[in-house]
Amino acid sequence: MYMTLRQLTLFKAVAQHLSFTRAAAELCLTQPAVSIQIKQLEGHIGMPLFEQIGKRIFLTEAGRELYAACGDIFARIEALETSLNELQGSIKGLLKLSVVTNASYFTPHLFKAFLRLYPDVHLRLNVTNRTNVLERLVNNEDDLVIMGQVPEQMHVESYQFLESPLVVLAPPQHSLVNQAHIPLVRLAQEPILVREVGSGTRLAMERCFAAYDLELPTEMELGSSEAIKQGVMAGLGVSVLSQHTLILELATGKIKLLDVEEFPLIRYWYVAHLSEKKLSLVARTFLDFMLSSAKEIIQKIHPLQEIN
DNA sequence: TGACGCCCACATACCCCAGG
DNA sequence: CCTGGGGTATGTGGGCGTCA
Repeated sequence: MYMTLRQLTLFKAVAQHLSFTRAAAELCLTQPAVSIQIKQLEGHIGMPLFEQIGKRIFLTEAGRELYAACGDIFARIEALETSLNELQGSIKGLLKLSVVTNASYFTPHLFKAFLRLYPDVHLRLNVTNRTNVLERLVNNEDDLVIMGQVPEQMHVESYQFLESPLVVLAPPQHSLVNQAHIPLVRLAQEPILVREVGSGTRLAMERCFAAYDLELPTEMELGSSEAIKQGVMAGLGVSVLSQHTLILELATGKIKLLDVEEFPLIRYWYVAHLSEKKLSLVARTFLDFMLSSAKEIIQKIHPLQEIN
């Protein structure tokens, strides 16, 4: 069976878009150029890879098989490129990262600084929730992941690279704003907006309240930091979030921090990978960069406001 | 409701160019 | 000169809107 990488590249694009025209546009070709290559590929294979029904095209069984094989073939080529780059000693190639949503408030600044140092690195970034990040970590889909809490039961190497102070936030007109040393017991009397079960912030709040034999009220549960912030600004209650997610709201005065005893709770951001994973040179370089420079860069861009 | 025309997407024919 | 990979021009056929 004779087929070229060129043909497989075009096939993969057509299969992804399910359109010859869009695949051609993506690859800066004309549609006939793509059609011809696919025809030749089908000739080599001896079976049609696409079937046309009306104006739409679909993968045939053979097409689906080839598409699955393409995943392996191109992943292997990517790995080959990375190892060849390593042999040359140059820091370039693909860096695949997954980041939990909350970390997206500050990670773009780190990526920008890293790419300024290593412009030949191509970053493939996936911003998603904690569950998806863990799933991608288990399936070895990324070089590194960035998250707030690394599960202890997994075989994972993790590295603290940044403090994540959890602070108590309230709307500016709230009666506790500007009060000093508010006891946790007093805070517990307020309506509190909490993140969903499984969130690292929720876990930290529960531990803090439990240490004082207090029960965390969970009537108002919201699924994201953005929803929490909107809820607090709307006057639904107070809440606890990482201070890194509040830079804009604090700067514009739409949210105030409360001086609650025991707060800020200090948690950490981690960069992590599976223990057995052999990091590429690019990934190792990024990891070193995060450990050596992240704190300084974030402090410069987002200096954290003192409470009161 | 059927005829018509337009648009979109893919196929085919033919040509050009670079490299071996 | 042959071959592979690209181009343009044009053909074909289905979807869809319009209008009598």
